[in-house]
Amino acid sequence: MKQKTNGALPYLKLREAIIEQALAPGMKLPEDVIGAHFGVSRTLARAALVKLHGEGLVDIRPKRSATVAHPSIEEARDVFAVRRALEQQVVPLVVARWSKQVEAELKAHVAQEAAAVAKDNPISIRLAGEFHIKLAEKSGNSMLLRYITELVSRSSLILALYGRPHSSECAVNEHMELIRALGKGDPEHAIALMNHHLGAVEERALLRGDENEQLGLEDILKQRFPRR
Amino acid sequence: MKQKTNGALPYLKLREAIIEQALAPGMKLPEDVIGAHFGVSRTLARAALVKLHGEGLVDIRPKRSATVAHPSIEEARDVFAVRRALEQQVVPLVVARWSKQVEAELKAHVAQEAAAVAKDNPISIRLAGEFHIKLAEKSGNSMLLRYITELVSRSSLILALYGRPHSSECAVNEHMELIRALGKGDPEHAIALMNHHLGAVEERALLRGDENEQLGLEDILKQRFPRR
DNA sequence: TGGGATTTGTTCGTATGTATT
DNA sequence: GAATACATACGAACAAATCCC
Repeated sequence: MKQKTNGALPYLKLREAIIEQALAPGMKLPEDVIGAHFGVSRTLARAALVKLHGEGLVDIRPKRSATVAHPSIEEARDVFAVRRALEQQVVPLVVARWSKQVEAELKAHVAQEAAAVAKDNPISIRLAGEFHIKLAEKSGNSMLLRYITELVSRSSLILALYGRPHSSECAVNEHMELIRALGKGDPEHAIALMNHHLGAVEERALLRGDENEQLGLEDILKQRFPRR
Repeated sequence: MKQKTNGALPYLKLREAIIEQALAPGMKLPEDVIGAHFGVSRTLARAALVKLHGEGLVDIRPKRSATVAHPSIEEARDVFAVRRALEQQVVPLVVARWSKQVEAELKAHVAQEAAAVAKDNPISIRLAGEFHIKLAEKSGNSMLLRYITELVSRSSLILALYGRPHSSECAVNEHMELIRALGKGDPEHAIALMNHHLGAVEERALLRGDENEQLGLEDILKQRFPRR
């Protein structure tokens, strides 16, 4: 029996599309188009947009179409600063609850990541983030899971805006190293690795090369002179 | 000139009412009642409820009335654990941006708190939380502000559910101490004070005495055997 | 600058599912 | 267990604001 009430469906699908960068920042998201696409009414399409707005993935201004969010560089730095603080909290909690099963699950996930990167599949962006979400799950703290999930989503958006293309290759190796450190039960070392990893992710996301021409002029103007 | 579009009004008012504990956890919040009360359509009432759901203040289940959220004890512990982690991050940032103006603003706020506590005004609950939000503002990190705002809201809800009545007296003194430590520019001491303060708040919230009879039987049953 | 197209905000009627008696 | 009351979900239709050319 399939679920009848698919009210949450547009929310999940939209979120996925934004994170996988199928929907570019700034793109318009009219309620009726969303609703028609997912086979639900405007009521639920709107609910999905409001919820995504709450997570910072969608901008909503009265009497205007919702758009995919367009975080500033300052916001991007703030996101990574808080990510570092929270993911540090995760490490000792995961170490304390470590098990063969957890280890196997994380390793299987990284294998998926590697496969996606090899095939140059856009879901690799999502998978790289979901590794951190899986870690947060293992912490057993529901608030850590909640906020890290949101921060990871925002990071994907930031990567779409400011990041180099194909910047997730190195992440796979760093994730494997992290698993090894966690398995050895050494929180200090694991925390250091986590910080280094997040620093690398931030660098890849923010210190882009001179490939700025990949963005249209309009996008660059918008990110430098936001219309308020 | 006052703002014309009051779409955000029900959200703000509802949030205030929940935080000040005028709306008890578990209370039903039908869309049309909300809309009628604030003079807006169900559309905006619904938007407010979805947004509050995103912040964890409201429970929404399909085809049922939204209700004021009803956090579990485990969630409560998670909230305070993350609060400690994030508010520690705030301290050095505020120290770095300290100024006479900041000091004056914070002291004025604490004065308001003291006045409300003296008059036994229910807004004292909200003011005590807003002190922490003001601190987060001064950090200059938008994500810290965002999450701490949410965590403070949830703390108020937790206090409503599990806390002793009149548990905000001591907070005023602790806030004053914190301001002094921040003004002396000693992050270490200020962090220690912050941790101690949050520990005290958590204790007041979770380690309630034997005044459980203040809650109705139904509430206690609900919090022990949630209906899912 | 202007005007048509687009899209939200709103209301109403109906249907459907849930809770209560 | 059935009937009733309740509240959301949906669709259509309309006005008002905004966008785009």
